[in-house]
Amino acid sequence: MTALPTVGDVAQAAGVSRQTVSNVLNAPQVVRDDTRDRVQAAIDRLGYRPHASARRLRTRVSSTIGVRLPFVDRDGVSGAVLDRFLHELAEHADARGMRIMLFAARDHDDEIAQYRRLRDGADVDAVVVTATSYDDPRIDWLATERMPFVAFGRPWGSPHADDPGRPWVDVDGFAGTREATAHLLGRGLRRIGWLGWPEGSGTGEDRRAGWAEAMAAAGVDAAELEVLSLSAEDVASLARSTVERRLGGRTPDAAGLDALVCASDSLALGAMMAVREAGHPRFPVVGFDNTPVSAALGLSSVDQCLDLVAIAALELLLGDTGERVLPPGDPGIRAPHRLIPPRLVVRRSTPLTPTG
Amino acid sequence: MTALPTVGDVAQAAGVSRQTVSNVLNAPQVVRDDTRDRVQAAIDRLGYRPHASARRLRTRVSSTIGVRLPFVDRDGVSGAVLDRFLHELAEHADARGMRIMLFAARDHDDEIAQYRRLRDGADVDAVVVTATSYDDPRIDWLATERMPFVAFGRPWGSPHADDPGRPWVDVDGFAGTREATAHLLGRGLRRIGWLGWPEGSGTGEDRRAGWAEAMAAAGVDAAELEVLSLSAEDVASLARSTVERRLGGRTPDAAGLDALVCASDSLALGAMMAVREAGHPRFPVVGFDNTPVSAALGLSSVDQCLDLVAIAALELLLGDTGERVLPPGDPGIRAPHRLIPPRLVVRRSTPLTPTG
DNA sequence: ACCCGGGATTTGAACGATCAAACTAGCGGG
DNA sequence: CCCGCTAGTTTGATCGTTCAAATCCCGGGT
Repeated sequence: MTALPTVGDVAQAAGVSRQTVSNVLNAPQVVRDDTRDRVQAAIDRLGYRPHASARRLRTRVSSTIGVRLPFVDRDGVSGAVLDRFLHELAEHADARGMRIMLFAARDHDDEIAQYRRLRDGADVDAVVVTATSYDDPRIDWLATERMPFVAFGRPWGSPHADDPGRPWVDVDGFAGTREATAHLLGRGLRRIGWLGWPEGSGTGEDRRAGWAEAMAAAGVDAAELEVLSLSAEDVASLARSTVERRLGGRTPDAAGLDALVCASDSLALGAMMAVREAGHPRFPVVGFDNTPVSAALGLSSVDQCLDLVAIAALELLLGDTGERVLPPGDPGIRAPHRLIPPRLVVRRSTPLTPTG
Repeated sequence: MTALPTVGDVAQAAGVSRQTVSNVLNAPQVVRDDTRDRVQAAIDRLGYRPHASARRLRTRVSSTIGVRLPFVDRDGVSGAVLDRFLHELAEHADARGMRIMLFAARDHDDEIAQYRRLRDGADVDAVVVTATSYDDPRIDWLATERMPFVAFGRPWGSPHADDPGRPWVDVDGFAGTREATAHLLGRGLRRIGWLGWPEGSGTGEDRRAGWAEAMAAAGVDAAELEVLSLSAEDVASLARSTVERRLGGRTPDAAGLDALVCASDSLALGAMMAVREAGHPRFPVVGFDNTPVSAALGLSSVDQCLDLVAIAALELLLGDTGERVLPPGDPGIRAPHRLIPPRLVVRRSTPLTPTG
C-alpha cells in the first residue's frame, strides 16, 4: 500500500485494537509490557507516524506556541535581541515537545485578530507576546479571554502588574546596569556617566536606576548623578553627537567623565565612536544586550541570557516538567512573574587601568 | 452556547446545508449570490472561524511551511542574514495565506527526521532549506521523497544544479561585488583590493569573481589581481590583523591599495578597524550583507534584498498567484532557479571622522 | 406533454485520531 | 459458588471539515 499507515494498520499488524496502539503512544503505563513491546515493534516496522491534525481535532491540543514575528528594524541593533529570544525559544520548545508558529501582524488590533483565529482554529495552544507596552490591549484581551500566554516584558506601571493571570518574564535591567557600574567602580573609576534613552520608557528608567543605585552606594550624591546623566534616542549617530556635545572638545577627564554605562549597544556604539574619534580609544564604555555589534567591536556589554528567559517563559506556560499548556492561573505554575538576572560580559574595551 | 460555532451551526442559522457553507468559504463562485450573502451574514453574526485541524485532516493540506531555525551564531554578524530572511518570509507567507512553523534540529540527519515527521503528521506542506552545502543530504532526501521544498542557496558544483525538481533561490553575489567594485572605479579609484574568505566556499568564489571581472574590465591584469587579493576567516579580529599585516606599517597608498571590497560585513568591519587604527579614516571599505553593523558604522554594503528572495522562494513553492503548495516540478512554477540581484547601499565611507 | 441539461444545493461517508464506556479475565473473600 | 474488584483491552461514538455522488429545480427544445 502506498498510503501512510494509521493506528488501525498498526493495530492489525500487532493483533490488538486501535485504542491499545493509542495507549502505547499516550499512556504507556496502562499497557502490559509484552503488549507494549509488540505494538512498538509494529510501529517501527511500518514506520508509523501519528497524524498531528487528526490528533488535534480530537484532543483540541496543538502543542504549538504562536509568536508574532517582531518588526524588521533595519537600522537598529536591538532587533537582534528578539531574534535571539526566538532562537532560544524554538530550541527549548522543541525539547519539551512544542513547536513555534510564526505569524505577522500589522498592528495590535490585527495581532488580536490573529490570536483569535489561531486559537479558534486550534492552531496554537498559547502565544508569547513581545514588545509589551503600558496598558497593552493585547494583554487585556488575552487575560479576559483566558487564552494562555506569557509576555516577554513587564507591564510597567500597570495596575495588573501582580495579577497571576498575566504572567511575564523579563530581564532584570536594574541588576545588569548595577553590576556593570559596580564593575567599573571596582576598577577604581569614579565619575561613571550614564547614557540612556529619553524619559518615559519603563525599561529605560529601570536600567538607569541600577546605575544610580551603584553610584549612590559608592557615595555619589544625587546632584552629581544628574550631571553625569546623558540621553539620546536609540540610534548610534544620535548617541554619538550627544556624547560629542558633552565633551565639547575637551578630554573626557576634563569633561568630568571616567567611563560610560549605556542603556543599549546602539548607544554604546555611538558613545565609543565619539570618544575614540576624540582620541581616547581606551575610554571604557559598557553596552547592553551583548549583540554581535558589541562582540565584533570588543565592547563590554550586559548579556540578557535569553536562553534563561526562554526557559522561564516555557515554564510559565507548561509548568516545570509538563508537555502541555496549562490553563491560566494553574497551580502547577510556580511564580508567574520572573526576573532573569543578566550577566556582564567583559571585553577589552574596559581596560584594567583608567586612561585619559 | 459556549462552544465554538461549526459549519453546522452556521448552516442551520442561514437555513442551508453544511456543504453550502463550506462552498461559500472555499468555492464562492458555485454559490448563488443571494445565498452567499445570507451565509456570509450568518458567519459574521456567529463569529464562525474554520477549525484548521479539521480542515487539514480532510484536505491533507496544512498551509504551513517549515523552516529549520538557523544556528545561533553568537559572535558572527552573518546570522542576521538568515534572521532577516525569516522575517521577510513570514511576512510574505502571511500575505499568501501561509504560515511558518519553526523547528530545531541538531544536524542534517536530525533535520531529515524532522522533515519526515512534519510531513507525515501533515504539519507542513513544504520546507525551506537554508545553509545548503555541496551534495547536501537534505536536498537529496527531499528530492527522492518528492516532498516540496525550496533551498535558499545554490547547490555549488552539484551535478543536479539544473534539475528543475530541486528549486533554489540565491543572491547574485557576483553581480553585487561587481557593482561595488565598479562604483569605486567610477570614483576614480584603481587599485581596489579584495578581502575574501579562504578558498573552498562557492559563495566566496562567486563574490570574488564579481570583483575580478569588474577589475579586468577596467584593464587590470591577472597578476595584479593576485596581488590585490587578501583572505581571512569570517571574524572581524582576524580580518583586522590580515589587513594590518598587508599594510605592514605603510600607508595604504604605499601598500598599493586605494580601497577594499569585502566578502562580508564582518571582514569589512575588521578592515575598517585596521585602516582607521593606522590613521587613514577615509580609506573606502565596502561590505556585504548590509547588516545593522554596517548601517550603524556608516559602512557601504551590498544589500541582499531578502524581501525579493523571500518572495521568489514562495513563488517557487506556490506558483505566481496560488495559495497552495504545488507538487515538485509543477508547470505552474516558472523558472525553478532564481538569482536575485543585490543592491549596493552607499553610505559615507569614513564614519569615524568628524564630518568636514 | 415529455425529457434533457446543467446550475444550485443537499446527503452520506470519510479523514485519523482519542474519549468514554463496556467488556473480559483473573483473583481473593465471604 | 457467587460476588466484586482491578488491570488490561476492546467497542462505538465523536471531533469539524470536505469529497463524491445524489438530488432538486427550472427553463428550453423536440
